[in-house]
Order: sequence, then structure tokens, then C-alpha cells
Amino acid sequence: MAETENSIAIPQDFDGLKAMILERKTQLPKRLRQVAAYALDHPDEIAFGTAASIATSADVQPSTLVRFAQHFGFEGFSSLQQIFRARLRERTPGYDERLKALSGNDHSKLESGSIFNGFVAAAHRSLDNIATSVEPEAFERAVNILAGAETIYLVAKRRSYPISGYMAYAFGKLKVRYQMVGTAAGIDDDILAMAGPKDAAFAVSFSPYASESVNQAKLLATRKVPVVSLTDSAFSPLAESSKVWFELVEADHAGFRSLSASMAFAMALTVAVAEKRRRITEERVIE
Amino acid sequence: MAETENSIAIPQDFDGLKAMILERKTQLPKRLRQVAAYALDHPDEIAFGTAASIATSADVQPSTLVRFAQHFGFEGFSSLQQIFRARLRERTPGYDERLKALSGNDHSKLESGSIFNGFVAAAHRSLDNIATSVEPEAFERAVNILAGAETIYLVAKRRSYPISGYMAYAFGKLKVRYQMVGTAAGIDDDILAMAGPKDAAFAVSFSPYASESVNQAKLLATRKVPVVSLTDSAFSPLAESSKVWFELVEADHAGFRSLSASMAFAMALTVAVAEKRRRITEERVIE
DNA sequence: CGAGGAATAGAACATCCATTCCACAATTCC
DNA sequence: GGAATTGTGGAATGGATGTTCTATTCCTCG
Repeated sequence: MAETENSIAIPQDFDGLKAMILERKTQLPKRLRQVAAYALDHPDEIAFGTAASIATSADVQPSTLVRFAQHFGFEGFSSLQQIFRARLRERTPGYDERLKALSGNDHSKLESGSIFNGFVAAAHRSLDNIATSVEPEAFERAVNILAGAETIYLVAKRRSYPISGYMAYAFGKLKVRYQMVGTAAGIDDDILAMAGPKDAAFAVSFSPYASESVNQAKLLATRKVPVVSLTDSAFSPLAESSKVWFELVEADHAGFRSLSASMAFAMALTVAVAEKRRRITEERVIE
Repeated sequence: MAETENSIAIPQDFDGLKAMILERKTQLPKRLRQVAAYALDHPDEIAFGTAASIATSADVQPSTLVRFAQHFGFEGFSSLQQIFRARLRERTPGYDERLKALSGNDHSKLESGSIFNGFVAAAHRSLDNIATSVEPEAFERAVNILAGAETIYLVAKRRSYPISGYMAYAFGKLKVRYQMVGTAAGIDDDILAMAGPKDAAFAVSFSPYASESVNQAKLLATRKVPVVSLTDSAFSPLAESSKVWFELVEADHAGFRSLSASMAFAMALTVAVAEKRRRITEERVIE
């Protein structure tokens, strides 16, 4: 038997496959057309089912599925199935278009360009996730806790440090009293000793969790200081010390995780807290 | 062996399962907790993978996966896997609807929600701009300059400080020698006095330009230190001191400019420099 | 109408899978 | 500190899976 298709490219994504199926469906033999119709009508079934179960549903033989896949250039049914699974994986809206737009620009021609593109794409993906992963109610509670605090303690190390660095800058501008923890070594405990129930803390730590940050958050929690935290897993040791915590998974490129979503989150939180404070103060003045 | 759980209901959907896992995670044995963390962090992997492949990824034995499933009342791993698959099934349709849902999501109903949405949107806009505004050739030149330097001096103040803060962290991880300028007051001049033509500097400053940063960049330029800079206007005083400079306009929300694009840029630059260095070193070794 | 070739069904096969089982290690509880 | 219990790793196993092969059926065209 001659190779059915090796001159024309094998579809790499679902859209490409769909287009190819539609293009050829009239020339397809009876059973294969039957499979084609079923595949486009029940893509989820193809993604999750086994060849046997799909064959039963589509009322064909398992071998027909294999032949179908091979007709479109795949090695077997399994490799065709990957296309259907990938479709479910990449559910983020607008993501595909963005990626295509990126890879189409002239950055990719140069050596360092793909690195640049990669990080921009990772940042986009992170931001796409953040809107769904952060619950508005939790955000509101976090804002209330921090807005009610006399002093806000900022806990972050290493990779998370830039985030608290920004918040420190912004809080300063907005005239919100804050205290950074962990800038100079040794005096952290003294600083934390001043914190009390009237204050609040914001801690950031991503895996691998800096043990210092975790311990400081724990210490604050035992001192009845309400802690709001930002982390990347429900299993983060930070979560247990926190009154409110946010799970925020940053996309990565080449193993370097983005900070864009965390940054956006930090900005929003900072400004929302300042805004809330302003309102509280005004109400007090009126009364 | 006694039935682990038949008094309490078996989770029927992903949210229920997630809640139960979080509830019990502290009591879970070591390996099972490992699986729990992996499962919640990589739900897609669980949905599509085989027990063997997942076990390898999560660094446990396949049998551990089965025991994990049974601990939560499932008959075996396969039935637990159904939960993860159902989760993907349910949230497939409607790319367009999803996009709309995002912009009109329930964040906006709450007080602080619009602030949150605003910052995420601003970050997206910034990133959309960055790909067009940064010229690949310039980026390549910047990478070459910094990769050739003995020590990289990082100059940034105030709002830009988090950017150099991240770069310092990443350079440290990547074993690239760097020196931050402007951390402790007073000794900056001494630090800068050590810089020479063999080194290079990366300066970040957005309007209103911190006069310190501008002056330090000037000083470095007169000492023949090549300067790469990131700023937001062609008229920036930084530009004249720089060998290569990038104009990067961040979108803003409520007057607070995003940092997401700058951050992505900084990450890309950092990694690209490290990558280039690695290559240079390898070539030297070969010769 | 009947030969030739493609398409198909169904069985056979080799592979891979989830699960079970058991010996050993770790932990807990007297 | 020893006994009992629980947790863990790794091999064994029975079953199911995707694929291949071949006999048969179904078209098509002379």
C-alpha cells in the first residue's frame, strides 16, 4: 500500500484537521465519511474515548478508525486522538491568535527573538488565567482586611521581592503606611514584633517557597495579624497561615515563570486598598 | 483492609474533589500528598495521561495513584480520572463567549472588581504594544553588549526598581555577575567608580525621570561604560547616554501605569543575555 | 454481466495498561 | 524499646487496547 499522504502536511491542530476533513469529505468512502461526521460532531468523545468505545458509538469497526486516521496522514488512531486532546487543553480564549500573531512577526528571525516572543506570550497567558482564577469575593475581602489595617507588612523574598517592591513604592505614593519585611538581614524579627491585630500583612511566595517568608507569615498569624497571601498552589504552606489567599499560576517560558499576572494583581490590590481607605476616611470626617 | 470511606460521599465533580483534597491534605501520608499536589497543579495531565505516565511525572509509583484514588473513595485510579475528564468536557464551548464573559465578568459587580479588571486589561494592552515597539535588531544589539560585559550594573529607582530587582534575582540564579546601583544611599558613587569599559549597564527610568538614575547613566557613559536603557519616550534624558535604548509605553489604569510589559522585557533580556553568555563560554572552551 | 480493485469487517496479535499483591520500611502506640 | 499498624515500592497478572492482517463484500467499469 502506498502512503496515502506524505506530500501534504499532516494537520497539527484541530482547526487544520477540521478544514482538511471538510475539504475532502465528499471524496471519502462511505464508512470513512461516517467517521468524519462523527468526529466533527462529537470531538469530546474522540478525545476521551477508546478506539473500541468510539467505534461502537459511531457504529463502525475499530479498524475503520485507524484507517481514517491514516487517510489523513497520521500514523494511527492514537496520534490523531492527540489533536482532539490538545484542543481541550488549550482552552484559553484568544490565546491561539495571539501566539500566531507573535510567531509571525520578525522577532523570530533573530537569535534572541524567540526568547523575547516566548516571554511576551507567557505573560499574555498568565493574564488570561488571572481573571478566572481570582475570585472577586476573595479579592474584596482581601481589600477590606488590608484597608482596615494601621500598618501593612509586606513579606516577600527572592522572585517575589519585586512585587512587594512595587507595592512599597505605590503605598508610599498613596500615603498608606507600610513596612517591608526582609530587606536588611537580622532586624526582621524586631519589625515583626511590632505587628499586632490592628495591622495586617501581605505575603507573596511561589514554589519553591522561601522558608523565611513562610515562617514569618506563620509568626504573624500566631500574633493575630490577619494575613493575605499570594501563592501558586493550594498546597502552599502560606495558605494555612492566611485569612485570604490567592492561587495564581504564572505561565512560564524556558522554565522562567512570568511575573506579569502577579504584578497586575499587586497593582490592583494596592490601588483598591488605597481607594477603600480614602472612602473610609471620608466617611469618618462626615460623621 | 477496611473501606477507607464509604460513610462520606465520594466527590462527584472536580470542585468537590478539590475541596476534599484540600480539607485532608494535612493528614495525608507523604506520597499521597505528593500526588495531591501534583493533581491540583496539573489537572490536564491527570485527565489525559495514563497512570504510568502520570506516575513518572509526579515521581511516584503507579500503585500510589491507585491508592490515592481509593483513599478518596473511588474504586480505582480510572474512576478518579473521570472527574478530571469531566472537568474539561464541561468548559469547552464558545471561544467568543468566554472572551465576552471575561470583560463582563462578575468582578465588575463588586466594588473593587473594576479596579482589578482595569489593571489586567492595562497589562494586556501593554503586552500587545511591546511586540511592535521593540525592534528585534536593537534587542539583539543590547543582548550582545550585556553578554560581553564583565559586570552588569543595574540602575533603577522608584517605580522601575522592581524591574532591576527581578533582574538581580535572575542574574544571580544564572550566575551572571551584576551590581545593583542605588540600594543603599551614599555608596553609589563608589560602586560606579569601579565600572569601566569592560563592563556594561542597564538603566530603567520612566517619566518623571528620577534625576539620580539619569545622572548615574550619564556618569557611566562618560566613563566609557556602554549603557542599555529602557524608557518611555524618545525624549528621555536617558536616551542620550545610551548605546541602545528602548521606548516602551506602558498602558495605564486610573493613572497607574502597568509594569507587565517592562517585566516581560526584562525577563527576556535577562535570559537572552545569559543564554548568549553560555554560548560564548562554550565556544571559548572548544577553541 | 462479470472481472478487477478498493473498501470493509472481524479475528488475531503484540503491547501496554490499571490493578493487585506482597515484602519491606516507617511510623505510631503501648 | 518493642509490637502493632500504616505506608510504600516494585514485581506479577489478567484484561483491555490499538493495530495489523486477511477473507469477504461492495462498487465500478469494460
